[in-house]
Amino acid sequence: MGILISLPGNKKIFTKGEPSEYFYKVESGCIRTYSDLDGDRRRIYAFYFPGDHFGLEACEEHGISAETVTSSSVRRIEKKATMSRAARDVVGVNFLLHIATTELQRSRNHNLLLRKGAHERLVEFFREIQKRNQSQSEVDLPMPRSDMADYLGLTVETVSRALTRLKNTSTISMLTHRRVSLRDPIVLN
Amino acid sequence: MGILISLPGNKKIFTKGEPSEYFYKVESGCIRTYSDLDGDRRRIYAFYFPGDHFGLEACEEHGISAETVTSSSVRRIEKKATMSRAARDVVGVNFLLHIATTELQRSRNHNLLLRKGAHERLVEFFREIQKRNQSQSEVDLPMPRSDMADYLGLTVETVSRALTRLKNTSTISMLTHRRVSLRDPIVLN
DNA sequence: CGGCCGTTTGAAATTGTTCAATGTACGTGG
DNA sequence: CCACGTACATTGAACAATTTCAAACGGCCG
Repeated sequence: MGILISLPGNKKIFTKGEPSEYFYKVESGCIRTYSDLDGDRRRIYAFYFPGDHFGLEACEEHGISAETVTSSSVRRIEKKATMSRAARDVVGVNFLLHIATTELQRSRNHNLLLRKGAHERLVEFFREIQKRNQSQSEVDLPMPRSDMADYLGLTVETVSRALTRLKNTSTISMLTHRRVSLRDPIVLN
Repeated sequence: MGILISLPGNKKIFTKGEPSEYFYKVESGCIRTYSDLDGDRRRIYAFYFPGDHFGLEACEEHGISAETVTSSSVRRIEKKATMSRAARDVVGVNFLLHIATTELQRSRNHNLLLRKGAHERLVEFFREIQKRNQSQSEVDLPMPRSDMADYLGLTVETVSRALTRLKNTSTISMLTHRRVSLRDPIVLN
């Protein structure tokens, strides 16, 4: 179902305003959705990992933009075809509704995250990635600090400082800049 | 479609964890959705006004809670029936998907709002309510300051201070505690 | 080896929070 | 109809967190 597309890192998939003819499923790599706002730095809404769907909107145009973080492959799915299939079959309805409400749930969690302190945001972010990649205590971060900052609603500096503090309190340890190990269970100082 | 239910103010409609058999359409009044988290004050996800739908989730259980702000009437709609209707008709699919993605879009806007300064949050909040009640420059606020604070990710005190500052810069004027008039176009100091 | 991008660190400035107190509106009962 | 109580709203001062601006550090590629 749908064709497979391979992309290098930092490659646009769709942009705000484009017709939303398709939505996508991540097969490998990592995708981010975002908005560029008023000269400021961009805001990242979400990261997507293998198995996740993204880009589904009822509207004729995409309201946000999406691009790869690292080199990735995505399956491109026709919205129209999927919707008419849904009109014949409860399973199809469930499929669409499930994608939409999963997205909604994630967005709500993100909302909650945005009202916490910097340290808590970081830890929750790591936990989330850890969960979604069903990995063990080691978490691999495909994105640069600036992406984390734009997702977490912080500045790069604050992210960096929060990280070093989490290291010092040995809540986490950094194997490389892109790989952390979480202490289980996490206890904030 | 669905039965009409009249409710007094501050009345629970559904609670996190309850089976999500129904979703709702606001006929009159104002509804809020929220989560109570860890002893802290609650977080409000959204306010709903006449014409809005709320409470639709793919999951079997509600992930959040909803209650009236003021006395309201809501139409209760059976999720199951609506979904099987969708499985026969593209219009039905569109209906469901539209509700879900409208909600998603609102949640994304809320995300953006949460990353701005206190004054901007207030102004955007007023603008939003103004738009959704297709009213003129006067906006009526059905909810107390604490609800605004819980929605905006601020403390009541900050909301109050931001309000008086907006008054002093004559960006807004307060007719009563529950009614503001917006200067058009809004210019932040 | 040098340059560059991403990351970290420091100090001052800003913004929002906390705690504590005062003010104000509204409904109830006398 | 007024006095009072309660819940909601505003204000102030000290405090905490995050941002900003500036600079140094580090790894990686040509």
